[in-house]
Amino acid sequence: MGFGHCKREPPQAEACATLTASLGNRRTVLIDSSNMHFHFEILKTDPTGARLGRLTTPHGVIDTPAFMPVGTAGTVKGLTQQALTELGVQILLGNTYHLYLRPGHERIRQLGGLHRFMSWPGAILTDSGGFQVFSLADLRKVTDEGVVFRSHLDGSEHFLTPEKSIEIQQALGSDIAMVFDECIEYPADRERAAGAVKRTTEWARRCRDYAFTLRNEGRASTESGRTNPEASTNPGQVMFAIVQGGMHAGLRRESARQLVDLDFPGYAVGGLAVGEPHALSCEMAAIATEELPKDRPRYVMGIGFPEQLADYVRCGVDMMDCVLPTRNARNGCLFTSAGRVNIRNAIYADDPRPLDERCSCMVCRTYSRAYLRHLFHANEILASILNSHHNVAFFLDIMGKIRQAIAFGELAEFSSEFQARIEAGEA
RNA sequence: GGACGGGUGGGUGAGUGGCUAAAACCAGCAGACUGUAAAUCUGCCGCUCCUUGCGGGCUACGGAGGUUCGAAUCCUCCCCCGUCCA
Repeated sequence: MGFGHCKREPPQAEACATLTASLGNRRTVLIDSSNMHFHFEILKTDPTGARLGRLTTPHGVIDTPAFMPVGTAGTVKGLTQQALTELGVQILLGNTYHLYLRPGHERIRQLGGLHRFMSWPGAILTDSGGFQVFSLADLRKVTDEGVVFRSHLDGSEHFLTPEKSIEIQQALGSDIAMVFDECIEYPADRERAAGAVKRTTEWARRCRDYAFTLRNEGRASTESGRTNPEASTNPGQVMFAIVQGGMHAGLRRESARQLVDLDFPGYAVGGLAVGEPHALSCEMAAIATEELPKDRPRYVMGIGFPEQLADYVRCGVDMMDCVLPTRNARNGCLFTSAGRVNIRNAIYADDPRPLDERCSCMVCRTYSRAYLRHLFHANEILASILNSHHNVAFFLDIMGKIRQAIAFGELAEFSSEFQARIEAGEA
């Protein structure tokens, strides 16, 4: 199977038929015996450590390794839910902090949860607000109890704790909730990173315990026939823990072990891609996954550039998310099979060719570079829409190819071929 | 014909003697963007030379002259634009 074209198979039809023949080691794992809605199946493990899998959630199946577009405020900026479905998106992100501030998690709970609120039938993973501990550094204060944020919207103060984060995520009713963690800056010395590990483990324990408490309260009220206004809008929700540890290998191991002891249905590696070299980032991801149970999904948070995705997959990573395809799209940076294209540039003003001749997405089938450049310069809304559409399609396409490559044992070649083309810069 | 107001770099438009190759914004050119405070941010944006430096030279605030050590800024005349009066 070559990689010279950008065609995407329909999400579900992919994988199966052609793959099952070569799958000797498939097995299904019920991760949480009390939760029949969620399980993870590894279809094949590659010699590199890459895994081809299938994650079943209350809102559909996710082919892994998967890329999850980020929809912070209940929308993947620039793309309608219909477009996401047509692109084959199976899972996307939402954000606890942002949705809590606006429109408010209780409002979303009343409206039936985030899926219904935003009319998204697929799966949702909610980030806990942990990343905002890092990105809103100027607007917050961290203590062992939690984090005081000053709202970036109106300056008001809000106290986010592990418990509060879980309460919000239950109201949102995401399929996968993340523990509230402390994501630290790079570089960070050992002492600082160790502090974040300790705090993150403790917060993970509190998140887990509080989720149990809420679940039991929900059951009790259901059995007594009362309606519980606090009830989760998604009884099938599971929770993933997040490995921290900065760029310190020992701390990464320690963090992973501590979290594994707490027994989560899935694990993430956080605190990466915060300014460190890519190789170091991969090293940390690899060290963390070594410590994680093989039968649970692994998620590297906030990753990455197109050419880096396969590197993480080879570390045994099953899920990734990144703001890059949508944010960069809005800023005119488009990812193509020949490398990055800054569609603002003057050289595209008279260029009638499609953005990426190897891509078969709607944008590349329909519009010229000259038109895309015009839209961007004219500040037209359609620029964001089309650019986002292509970039997300491009990321999903890479993931599809990575999955195929694992299935056919070609992941190593895939990576090098992809790199070679990027380096050749055939724009 | 008269009275005011005004003509500033691609555009809008600050600047009323030196700190001004000239604010700011826009346009233009390029770069950045990794669990989204991002349709954002950063740099460049008269010409030219080189040893690319908070470097040199030249040109520039309608035109021509003048005052001054020094003028976009003050004076004289001229040209053009706007408003009003005849």
